[in-house]
Amino acid sequence: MAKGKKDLDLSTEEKIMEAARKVFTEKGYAAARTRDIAEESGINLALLNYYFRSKEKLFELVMLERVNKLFGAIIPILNEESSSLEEKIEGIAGSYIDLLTEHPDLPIFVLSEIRNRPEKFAALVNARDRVTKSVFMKQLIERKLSVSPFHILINLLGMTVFPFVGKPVLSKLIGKEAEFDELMKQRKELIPMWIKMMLN
Amino acid sequence: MAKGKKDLDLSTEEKIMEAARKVFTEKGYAAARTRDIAEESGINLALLNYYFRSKEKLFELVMLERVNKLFGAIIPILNEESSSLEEKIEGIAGSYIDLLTEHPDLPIFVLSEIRNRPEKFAALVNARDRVTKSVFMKQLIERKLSVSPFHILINLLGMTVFPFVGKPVLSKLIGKEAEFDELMKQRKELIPMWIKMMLN
DNA sequence: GTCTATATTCCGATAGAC
DNA sequence: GTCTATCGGAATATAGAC
Repeated sequence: MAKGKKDLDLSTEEKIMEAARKVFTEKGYAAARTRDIAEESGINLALLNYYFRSKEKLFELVMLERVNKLFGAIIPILNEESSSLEEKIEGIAGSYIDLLTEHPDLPIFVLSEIRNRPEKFAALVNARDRVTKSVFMKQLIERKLSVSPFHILINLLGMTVFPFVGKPVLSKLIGKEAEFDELMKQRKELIPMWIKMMLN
Repeated sequence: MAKGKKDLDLSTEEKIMEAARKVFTEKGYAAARTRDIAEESGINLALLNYYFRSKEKLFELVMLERVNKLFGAIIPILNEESSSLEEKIEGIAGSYIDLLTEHPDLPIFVLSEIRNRPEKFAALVNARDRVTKSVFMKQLIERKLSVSPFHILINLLGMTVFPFVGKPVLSKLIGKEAEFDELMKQRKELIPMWIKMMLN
């Protein structure tokens, strides 16, 4: 079974899903073995196929969950009708940093699996219109910036998400894990401040 | 020689390395098959082992190259003695955007392989002192910022590198490939401008 | 539903002819 | 040095007893 978590009241199916989330996210699809998942969940290898039919099908379920988790943290904020542009920026930076502090390897997992099989998973994140036609983008356009609104979106995501993508390298530069987390906590207020400077 | 080029005068060993660079970088170590590499290089599978002994050894050579390419573009600039802080910022943004426009999947490849096997590859990028004690960091500290200099470094790298890490998703939002490249070209001048704003 | 044992496929590596 | 053919192990998936 998993690390801190208990498997006390989980159904067998849930135990397998829980283990699959962990193993796939840590190692990626290709390097993950169904035996790892079976062992991690404390059940037998045959049961994995009994419940999920194949490694591929199990992975698709996990991937769908992870994509929704990663993009579900931002899309609703982008489309809020009543909040200001500044409030949205604060909301995105804050909720993303909270989410990624808890799940640091979420972005690199999702992005690298999409890169590995774009034909299969790029459609999952078919957020084209939900982003480009979002309230957030409309509000950015209203500001009559001298640059494309995409630059602002890229900067917001880059400053927020990149430190977690680069964490395996950056945390070595910075020193202790706790210091990394402290810096990220500071960024919840700093990033909105910096982005607002770019709006003038 | 890269994509457009032909393999005309390449030695067998170079043809295999060339194919290995391509296949490993595109699919990652675990998903790459030595048969893919052999086919891509137009030679036989046995020759791969004849020249490189194993998949693992071949991968180590490729990984070393890629890490040096990725970090070699920034470390020397960080340690220039004679250039100003502003010039270093322009140099890093400019040379990184040029490099990554040509090799967009370099960062996600390197970062995800380091994450997969930190015990093996984290040492490769043992740039701790070369970064934290760099001229660039000293120059940042001299500015007496109200925030940690690491924030500035993270912002510079985040705004520069993240768009390429997120390219599989971002390019779908933006539209055509050419528009993505045009935005990146603009960022060579925009990023230094934004970073300089953060120094005040 | 759950297990053990086994079938099947795939892949890295090698033997041996040329 | 280069090839064809094959070995041997590893990993996914299934059969069948309980």
